[in-house]
Amino acid sequence: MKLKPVDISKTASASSIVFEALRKAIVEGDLEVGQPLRQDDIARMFNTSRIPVREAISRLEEQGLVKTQRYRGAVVSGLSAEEAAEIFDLRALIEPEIIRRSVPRMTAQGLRRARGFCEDFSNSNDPMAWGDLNRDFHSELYAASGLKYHLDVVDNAMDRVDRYLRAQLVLSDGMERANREHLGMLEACEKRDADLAAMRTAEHIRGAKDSLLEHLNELGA
Amino acid sequence: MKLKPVDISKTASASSIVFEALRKAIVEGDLEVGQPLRQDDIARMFNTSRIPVREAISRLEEQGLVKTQRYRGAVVSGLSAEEAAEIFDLRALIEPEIIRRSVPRMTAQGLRRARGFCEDFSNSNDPMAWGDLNRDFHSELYAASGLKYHLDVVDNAMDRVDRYLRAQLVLSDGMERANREHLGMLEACEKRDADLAAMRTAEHIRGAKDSLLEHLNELGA
DNA sequence: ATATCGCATATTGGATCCAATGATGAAGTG
DNA sequence: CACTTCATCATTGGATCCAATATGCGATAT
Repeated sequence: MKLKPVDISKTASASSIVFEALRKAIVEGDLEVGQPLRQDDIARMFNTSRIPVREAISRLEEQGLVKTQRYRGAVVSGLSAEEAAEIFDLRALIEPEIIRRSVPRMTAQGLRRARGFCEDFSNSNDPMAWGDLNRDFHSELYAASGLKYHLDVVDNAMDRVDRYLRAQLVLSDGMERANREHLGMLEACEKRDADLAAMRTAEHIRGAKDSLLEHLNELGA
Repeated sequence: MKLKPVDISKTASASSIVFEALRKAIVEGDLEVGQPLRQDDIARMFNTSRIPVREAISRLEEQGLVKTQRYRGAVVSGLSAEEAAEIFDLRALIEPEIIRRSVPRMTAQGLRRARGFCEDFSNSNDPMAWGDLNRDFHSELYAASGLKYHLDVVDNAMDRVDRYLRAQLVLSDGMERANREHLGMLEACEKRDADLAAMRTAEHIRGAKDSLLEHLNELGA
């Protein structure tokens, strides 16, 4: 007989399930910035005790997604415009380097997958899906680099600004522009021009940052 | 009456005390790579129950300092030479940018403090102190940038390679060379030449990486 | 009327207890 | 003698319970 091997030791514990669920809810903006996370409520929602919830919350804090004060609990942490801008700057520094190292190692399959995400992204009418497809596209282009630590750092950076990213995509020409720039990145990868891909990635991220800051200023003013 | 205000809500909880102690012990190499962390033992050492220990361990895992397997506990996680090299590459990408943005904002006091760390570093005969002074020096030069998120990322990267850094300093000409390069960085900052400071920082980090890999290959061969 | 104090309640941090799982080793079987 | 089996123990994951602290509201004094 032949069985598909599954590492059963990696089955999720209660605390990691709670962690992932909370992380997703925070990143995608389902939980408002500043909203307190009540351990009891969350424990009831997941039918567990507060212990796994507390472990999940301490992990979220380590990721910077919540802030806790002793005996006062945790709240979803937000970002000022300056902090968001700083994170975009870091992305604009790292991601071009990742893609540069990724291009020579990309396979035809990988490029096809990336093109698929890109097309899904441009065809989708569901604003909720845009954020995911955007990240899938970026991740696919970066994956071949094999730079695990860089990818971890970028993932956390994306998590932190994810809600701003989504906001930016629904703004005016956000979608259209993102799609155009994605095609440019993809084209450079397909031509195996690593430097061009890096440059376009940098411009893509800086462009998103500028457009975001502009709109935030409008709202603030 | 006049009292010095102290924010008592920030007094450390048991779990954060345990977390910091374990983090320091792992980073500085007091705990061997692969060594299991027994919750009971640690709890006894700190005179607490296992609950704070478990929260500390889950935070360490989120930082990548330990790996846990369900029902099998946590072990101190190590790095292959490739992984260490990747982290040095990331540092070589980020830290020059930090120092470039820091230089124009450095104060005379900050530069004096940096020079102090640099001198302490070169005068110290205690290999245990070198790692700390090295980090103090770097941190001081970066602090004026105000780039909090970048600094977080770099701090984690330094934590991950700290034991390699220490190993590299005690090697052959590690100390002498680090000291020479530190003086070069400092000089560039004092001249307010941000680009030069960035370039020297990049070279410093790449040099440390190369020297480290060379010695690791020697040992491995 | 307002400010302050004090008590009741909500919530978190930590301790203790129980259940589930992995490791170990001794006994049995071919 | 090797190999399996199974019972025991060590260790972790989670639940429940208790203590410490914050918060909110009402009584009281000025």
